[in-house]
Amino acid sequence: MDKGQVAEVLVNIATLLELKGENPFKTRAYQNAARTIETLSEPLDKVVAEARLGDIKGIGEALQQKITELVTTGRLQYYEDLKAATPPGLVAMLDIPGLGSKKIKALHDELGIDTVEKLEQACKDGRIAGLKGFGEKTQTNILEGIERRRSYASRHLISEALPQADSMLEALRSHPDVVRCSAAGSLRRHREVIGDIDLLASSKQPAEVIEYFTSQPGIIKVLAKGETKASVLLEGGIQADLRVVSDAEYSSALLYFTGSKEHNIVMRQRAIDLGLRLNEYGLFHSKEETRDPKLLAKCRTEEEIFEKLGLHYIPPEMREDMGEIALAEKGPLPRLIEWTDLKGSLHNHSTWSDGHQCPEEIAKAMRELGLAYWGITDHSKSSFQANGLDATRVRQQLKEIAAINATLAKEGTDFRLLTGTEVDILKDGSLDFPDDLLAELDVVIASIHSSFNQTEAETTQRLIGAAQNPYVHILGHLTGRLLLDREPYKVDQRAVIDACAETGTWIELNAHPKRFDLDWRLWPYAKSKGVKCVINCDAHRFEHAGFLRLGAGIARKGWLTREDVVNTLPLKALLNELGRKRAKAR
DNA sequence: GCCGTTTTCGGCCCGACTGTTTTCAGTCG
Repeated sequence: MDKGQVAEVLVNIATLLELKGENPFKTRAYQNAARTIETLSEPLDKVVAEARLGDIKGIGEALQQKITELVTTGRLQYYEDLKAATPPGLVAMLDIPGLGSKKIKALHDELGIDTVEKLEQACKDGRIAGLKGFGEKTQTNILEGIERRRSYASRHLISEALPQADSMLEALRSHPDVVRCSAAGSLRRHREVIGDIDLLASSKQPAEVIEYFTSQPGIIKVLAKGETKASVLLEGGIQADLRVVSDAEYSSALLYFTGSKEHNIVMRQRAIDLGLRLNEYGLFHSKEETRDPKLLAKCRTEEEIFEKLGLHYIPPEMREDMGEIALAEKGPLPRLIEWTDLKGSLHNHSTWSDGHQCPEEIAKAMRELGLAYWGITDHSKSSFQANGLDATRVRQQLKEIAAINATLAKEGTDFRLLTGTEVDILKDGSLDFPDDLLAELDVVIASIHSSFNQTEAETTQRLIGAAQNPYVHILGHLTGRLLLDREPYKVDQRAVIDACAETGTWIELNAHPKRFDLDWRLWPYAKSKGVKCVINCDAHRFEHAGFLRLGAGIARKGWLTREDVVNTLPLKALLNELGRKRAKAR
């Protein structure tokens, strides 16, 4: 078993233990271990073989044994026994809002309920309300929760949530009692997929702000409403939570609600280690020192809180407990890429294959956006479903683009279209076009669009082979995943990254919000190997140029700077870089 | 289940809201 699989088993064990009513700290120990294993920088089997698991913080005697069993035999008896003892329906019930392990256990013990279907029936029969600790309201809420889950997905793409959050924030900003407001949570951290929208506001009149918020248009249902916080369900099924604090508390609340949970735990622990206490209301002297905890200092901004904790500022996108706190202790963090650093996208489509506008229209629109260049890289012939081009049509397209560029030059603009292709990596690992054709193009992206069911070794070798071709500049959407839609195909991403490092091949950060592929979690590794990133829109229509902004957000999560991303270069420097790999091959 | 300058037991981040019960447990983030 690899890291990901071991981590998954550990997380599942934590869930099963929770349902069993185990000590919550025990379940957390499994969750922590899962995270640690997943983000391990070296191969897990190597660590196991060299008996170094025990050196890892958070992995003691019991977890060493279990992980070793998983890695060496591919299964774990303890896990199998737990699974056998727990009806799978109980795990599914955890997804219903308001139901946690304790209530689910009570439902199971008292009424023998072990599926969502039985739970729904019991609610309709009115059998839930009589249970100890339950009531009419709980019964109704459970029923509504089940129905709501049926009609709405519980996870949402960031591209869906951002516009909704922006309009809510705009409304809040216009309210006279709101001093400051911001998105927080996973949205502010720019996670690729979010559960809900977290908003924070400061005000002297929290109740009025809450009242105003819950009466906004576009709200289907007010789920909860108190003095300082409220939850609403928006049209489209995204939940939005607003928290209102005093302005003095705003920066600590923003820090706290931006999270992640794991990042916050480390931050709080850091405060404790310094004899302080950090919560959403501020940074205080420790409880132990004074009976009445006193504010250490008024921190008007997040920067000041980081400073008081001996840390340099950590941008929200990095707050994932991936080592950023240790980095911020040593010195200022690198200046992360800004979307305005980007000069164009190298991977895009036109009406020649499955895009919606022709190269001439695209050139006009992208020039008006203020970009410096735009790659036209239509599909190759094997992607027949996308109207892929054969060699003859590619050469026709070359002429068309040359003519467009000639006109642009005559008009005195520096904007240029770049010629190119998104060439298919075929099932046997060969490319869909011969080298001599690829050599005529400015930009060559190689991507997999077929045979997703090959073994990990086969797919990995396919991608490594493409990277070794001297005419391939970029590997496109490395894992083929479609977020919330299609799982990635099996591939050893680190092995492919290593091959890109050796061959001087760039890797795409596909900025389509369903892709964001290569995943942000892998970019620090790629960067450490010296592999360059290209943030590409994979645009099929004008509006997709906006993906540059989303892609930059993901690149920031991957700790990338302007220097790590090739399409921050001006045109001349970019063309120079594009020639580098080919020159080396000659 | 992990950890240890509080070191083999007793902690482990912590506060708001809901629904229940009537002072608090459970859930959530």
